[in-house]
Amino acid sequence: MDDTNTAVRVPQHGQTECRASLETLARIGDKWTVMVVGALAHGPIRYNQIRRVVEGISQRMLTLTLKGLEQDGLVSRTVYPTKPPRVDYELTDLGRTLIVPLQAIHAWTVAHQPAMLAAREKFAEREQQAASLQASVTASK
Amino acid sequence: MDDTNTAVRVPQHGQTECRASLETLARIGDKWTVMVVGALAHGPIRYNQIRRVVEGISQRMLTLTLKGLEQDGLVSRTVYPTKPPRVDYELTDLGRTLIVPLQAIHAWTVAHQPAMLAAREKFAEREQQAASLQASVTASK
DNA sequence: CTGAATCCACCAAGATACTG
DNA sequence: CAGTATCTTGGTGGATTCAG
Repeated sequence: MDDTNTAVRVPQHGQTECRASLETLARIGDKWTVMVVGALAHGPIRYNQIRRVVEGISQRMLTLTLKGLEQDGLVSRTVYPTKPPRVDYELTDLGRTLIVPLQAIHAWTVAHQPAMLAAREKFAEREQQAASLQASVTASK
Repeated sequence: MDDTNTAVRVPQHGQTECRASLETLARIGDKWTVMVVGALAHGPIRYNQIRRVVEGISQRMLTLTLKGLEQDGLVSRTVYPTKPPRVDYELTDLGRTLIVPLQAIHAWTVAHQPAMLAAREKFAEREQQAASLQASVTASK
C-alpha cells in the first residue's frame, strides 16, 4: 500500500453500482417521464388529461414517454372501445414503487435547493468580479 | 361531485412540486454528474483520478461537470500550486447530502430493476408476435 | 497535469399534418 | 379522442488541438 493520496479508499459502492443507478436514472429521470409519472400518481387518467396536466408536452413526447413506461411495466394501458375511443393509463404496482425515490428527490429539493441556488448566485458574482479584473489587466497591457 | 372518471382526485403534490424536483433532476441527474459524484463520494480526489475512475468521460465533459457542481456549491475545488499543478475536488457538506436521494435511487434499482428488465423483454416478445401477425395480414391483402 | 477552445456529428424533441 | 408520420433544428457531447 504505497498510496500517495488515495487517503481512505473505501471500497464500498464501486462504479458498477453507479452504472446500475445510472440506467435507472436514464429511464425514469428524464424531464417528461417524471412529469407524467407525477400526473399518473393520483390514479387512472386519460391520454388528453395527461396532456393538459403536464402542459407543455407535445403529443409526440407524451406518446413516446407512455410507450416507454408501458414497455418497462411501469404503466398499464387500458383501451375502452367506445365511441369516441378512450384510453386510460395507470401506474402498475411496479410503477408505484417509483414514488419512493421520487419523494427522496423531492425532499432533497425542498431542503437543499435554496442553498444550491444561493451558491449559484454567489458564484455568478465572483465571476463578474473576475471578469472585471481580467478586463483591466488586459487593458493595461 | 359529478366526476365521470376523475375518481379519487387527491389534490396532494401538484405540478408545481414536480417542477421543482424536475430542476433538481436536470442538475444532478444527468449521466456524468451521477458518476462524478460517485467518484467523489470516497473523499478528495484529483482531476485525472476522476477521469480514470469514471472511465469513458471526455476531458470536456469532466471539466464542465465539475464546474457545474462547483458553481452550485456541491463540490469544492482546491488548487496546489506545485509543479506539476495539482487540483483536488471534494464534496462539500451540501454535496454530501446528495448521497441520500442517490442511495434511494440505488435501492430502487437493486429492488426493482430486474422486474423492469423482465417486463421489457416480455414486451419485446409480444412486439415480435404482433409484427408477425401484421406481416401475414399485409401479405394476404 | 489541468484545463480552454474549436469543430463537428448526431439525435432528441418540437412543429405540423394526417389517420382510424 | 388517441394516436402516427415526416421534416427540421438546436443543443449535447465527442475528438482534437492549444495553453499555462
